[in-house]
Amino acid sequence: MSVVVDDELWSAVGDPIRRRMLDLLLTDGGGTATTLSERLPVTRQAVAKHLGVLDRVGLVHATPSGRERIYAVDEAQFARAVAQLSSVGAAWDARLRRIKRIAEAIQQSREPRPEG
Amino acid sequence: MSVVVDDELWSAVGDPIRRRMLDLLLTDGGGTATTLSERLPVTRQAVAKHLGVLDRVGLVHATPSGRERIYAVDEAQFARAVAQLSSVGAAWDARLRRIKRIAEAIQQSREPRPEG
DNA sequence: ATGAAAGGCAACCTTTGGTTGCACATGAGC
DNA sequence: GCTCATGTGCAACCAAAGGTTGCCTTTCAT
Repeated sequence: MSVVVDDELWSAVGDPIRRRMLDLLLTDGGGTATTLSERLPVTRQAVAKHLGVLDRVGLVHATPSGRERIYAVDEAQFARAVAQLSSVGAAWDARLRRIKRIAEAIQQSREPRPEG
Repeated sequence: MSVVVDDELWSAVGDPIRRRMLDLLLTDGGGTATTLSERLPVTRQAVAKHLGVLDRVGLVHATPSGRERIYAVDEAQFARAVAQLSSVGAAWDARLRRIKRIAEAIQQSREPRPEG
C-alpha cells in the first residue's frame, strides 16, 4: 500500500539547496562547485559537500577537466528520482481521494433524506 | 522556470520517518505518539518531536482526549504538500523530456544522412 | 488511594549542513 | 621556466536536527 521509495534518493532531493543545484545543473548542462556557489546562497565548500551527496546516490557525476571538476546530472538516475516523486505524490493523492469519498458516504448515510 | 515550493512543507515530508507517520495517520485515521512509535523504529520521544514538526507546518493537528493527544492529518494542508510534490515532479519531468528532445535534435544535425 | 499508562521536559549524543582557514594543483601570462 | 591567479581538497569548528535515556507530571482504572 505505502509506496516504497529509496530513502537515500529521496533525502538527496529533499534538501532545498540540492534541488536548486539540480535545477542549475539541468539548466546549464553542467557546472563546477565554484560556478554553482556563485549562484547559491552558500559557500563553495558547502556546494562541494552537496555535490558529494548527489554523487554518492548517483544523481550527478563529475568529469575532471584540467584543474576543474565539471559536474553534470545523471539523467537515468534523475529520472528514477522523478519517478519516485511522482509515485509518492500519486499514491497520496489517491489516498486523499479515497478518504474524501468515504467521508462523503458517511455524511450521506447520516442524512438519508436531506431537507428540502 | 524553477518551481516555487514551500521549503518548510517540503522538508517536513522529506524525512522518511515523517512520511511513514503520515502514511500511518492516513491509514488509521489518527493516532498518538505512543501508538505511532509502536509501529516505527524510533522511540516515542522521537515521534513526539516529529509530530511537533508536522504540527508546526500544519500537516497534522492534535485533539486532546483525556490523557491522550490524538493526532490526525490536516487534509487541506496535506493536499497542498501533495500538489507541490506533483508540480516539482512534473516540472523536472518536462525538463528531462526537453533535454532529451534537444539531444536528439543535435544527434540528427550531426548525421544529416545516416548511413544505410 | 494507588498503580499503571500517556505525555512533557531536559540532558546528552551523533549526524548533517554550514563556515573559515589553509594547503595543493594546475592553467595562463610574462 | 617562473610566477601568480584560480579551482579543489582537507581539517577544524559551529549550529541545528534527529535520536536516545531518564525523570517527572497527569490521568484513568482498580
